[in-house]
Amino acid sequence: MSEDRRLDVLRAIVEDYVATKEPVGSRALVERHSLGVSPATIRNDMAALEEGGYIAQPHTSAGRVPTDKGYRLFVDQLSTVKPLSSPERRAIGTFLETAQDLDDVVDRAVRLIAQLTQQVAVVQYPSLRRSALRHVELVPVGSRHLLVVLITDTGRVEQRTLELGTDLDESVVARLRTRLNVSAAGRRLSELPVALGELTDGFAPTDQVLVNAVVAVVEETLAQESEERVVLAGTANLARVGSSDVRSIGPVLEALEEQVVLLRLFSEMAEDHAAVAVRIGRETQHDGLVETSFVTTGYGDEGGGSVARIGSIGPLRMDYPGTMSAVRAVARYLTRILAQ
Amino acid sequence: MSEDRRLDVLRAIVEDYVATKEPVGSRALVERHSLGVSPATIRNDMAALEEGGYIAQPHTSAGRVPTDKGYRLFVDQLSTVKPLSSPERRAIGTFLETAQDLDDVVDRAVRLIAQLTQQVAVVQYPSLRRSALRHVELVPVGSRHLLVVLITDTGRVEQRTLELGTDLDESVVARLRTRLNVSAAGRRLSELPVALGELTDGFAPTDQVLVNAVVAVVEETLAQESEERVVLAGTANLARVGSSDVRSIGPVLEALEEQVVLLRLFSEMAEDHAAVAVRIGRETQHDGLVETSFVTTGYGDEGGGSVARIGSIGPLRMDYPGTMSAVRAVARYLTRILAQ
DNA sequence: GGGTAGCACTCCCCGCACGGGAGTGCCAAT
DNA sequence: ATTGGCACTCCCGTGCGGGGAGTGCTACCC
Repeated sequence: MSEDRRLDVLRAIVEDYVATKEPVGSRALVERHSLGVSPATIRNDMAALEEGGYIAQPHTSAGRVPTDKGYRLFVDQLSTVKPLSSPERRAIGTFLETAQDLDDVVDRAVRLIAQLTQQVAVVQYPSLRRSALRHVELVPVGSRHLLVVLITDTGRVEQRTLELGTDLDESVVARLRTRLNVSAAGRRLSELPVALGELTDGFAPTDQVLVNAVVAVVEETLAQESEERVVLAGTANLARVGSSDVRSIGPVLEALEEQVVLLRLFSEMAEDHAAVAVRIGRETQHDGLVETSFVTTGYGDEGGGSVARIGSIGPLRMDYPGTMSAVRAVARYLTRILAQ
Repeated sequence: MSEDRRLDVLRAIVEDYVATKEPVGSRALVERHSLGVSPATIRNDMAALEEGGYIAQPHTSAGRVPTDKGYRLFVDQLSTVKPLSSPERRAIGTFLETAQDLDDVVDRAVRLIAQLTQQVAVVQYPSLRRSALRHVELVPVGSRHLLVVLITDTGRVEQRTLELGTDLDESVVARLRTRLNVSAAGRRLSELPVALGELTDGFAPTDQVLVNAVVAVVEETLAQESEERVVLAGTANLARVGSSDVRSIGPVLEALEEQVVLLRLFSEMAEDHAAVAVRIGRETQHDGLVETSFVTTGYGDEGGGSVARIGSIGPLRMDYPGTMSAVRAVARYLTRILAQ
């Protein structure tokens, strides 16, 4: 029993099952793929694959369906990259290039992936921690409130309102603004706390209150993990006919609404060495997502490290090669555009 | 045949149908409500209501179900306000008050409505057009780019990057910044174009290019209708068991992803004189939403006029009184908090 | 004239049995 | 190791029948 053919059989099963959405039997397999052997032989291979846990049958006397483990093997070893057509590439490029600002770019990118993969697309906003600070603006609001605005080099803007016990002194605010920008501009946000610590020097004791408050707000903002926003698109694709079980979309929608879940997955997948990371079924470690797979890749840094992630969520029986290349292509364009 | 009783019957049918999700028959009606007459009498009333188009039967020999017209009558004349419990009110208050910034408040408000109504919640971000400008900030980025940041009195921040043909002169930028804020601060965005028009006076001809470019960007930003963002929560509630037809959620999800549709509905409903506006079934004028109803109310201006809207979308057979009071309550708290 | 009781009728829905079909596992033969 | 043959299992679509809920109609009552 040839080991190679057994893997061919697994690949054929995955491909056929993805295409037909129905358990695939030995007869159909030899007909659709030129395997050069008889159904009976395939049945033997199937028995072995089932023994190994790569495929399973929904019930006795039904065809076979890949298991999580089967998909995993397929993704790791059996699938071949499926390049996008050049019109597709062009469309991605022009669609993203005509965007106005950061929000717009991100929004278009996520819609694009939803469109290309016909699945749910997810994008993580450029993280504050990893991007660099471009400018800090202090805006007095009334006499006792100060609006603190942080602008990063990815064009992201964060704001906080600060309530003060005493009236504002405009000149102090101006000095603080200048010094903040001198010591902060261009630095990675993760390095900032150190720079901020030395900032209080040179201010009169009475002004220290203000300075400390502002510094505290800046640090607090940076520390807030919750600011890692996630944006979705294409949730309607979950309800498309032929999607797994129509009733199973409830738990999925719930999972998607919990940003925490998605952020955890994003950050775990950032550890993967692979260019495109994949989580299949139970690998997602979340009950609502056991019948889905998640394909992500990083974007935002031409150096190779990445600022944030973007990806696509679909049924276990998704078109892995197609999804992976779509996600990757969009991420590349996105990175290029953000670099400007 | 008493006209009053006929309306009582309609109310009873709506209430029972909402509660049981099943067509309601004459027998069940007299048992559950003390109408004081026999099933046969009710049947006569039902025949009249059906004649009038307020109810219908899914098939011969089935109970009756309210039509769009029936729900409309119920909402307009038959329903009684259902006040929230005081623990509920308190929960809303504290939950919203502990929010950090505008994004956070809006996010919490929409989740709250999803939670309270067990339906999909929708909120429209405070519109740029109607809010007032608090501050304009100009931030040089490199020597040939200028970041324009607009801050409104609702705490919203809009940004645009401007690419210049010539190098920046910091002193001109500073003067422009000052003048912009003098002429713009506190004005409604809709009145701004006039104020901006006079701004170019007093700048050297060589600087006019810069000034005009900045003014153009500000005006363009304000003109962009697309900036009326919409945020959703509770989409998973669509898939809850007992929701209309599970297969019908596809079109609904599609409709919800098209912000245009929601924005149109929001703006149409803003014209309604009623405190809480309701669109039932086909009244939404959108195919994907024919089996849903949309309940909205304004928020954001204590004067009574409103800056934006917030609402809830659910099945035709929703708990209208409950939904209406939940939406209204959240909108009130939201308005109060934004006023600070 | 409105309300009521009785009754025949309609239609849904559920359980059940049945048969066709797809696919398997195994065995003996090559 | 591969293959053809064959018995077996199980799903699924279909047709059938009975129970039940609900209606519309008619005759009757106050």
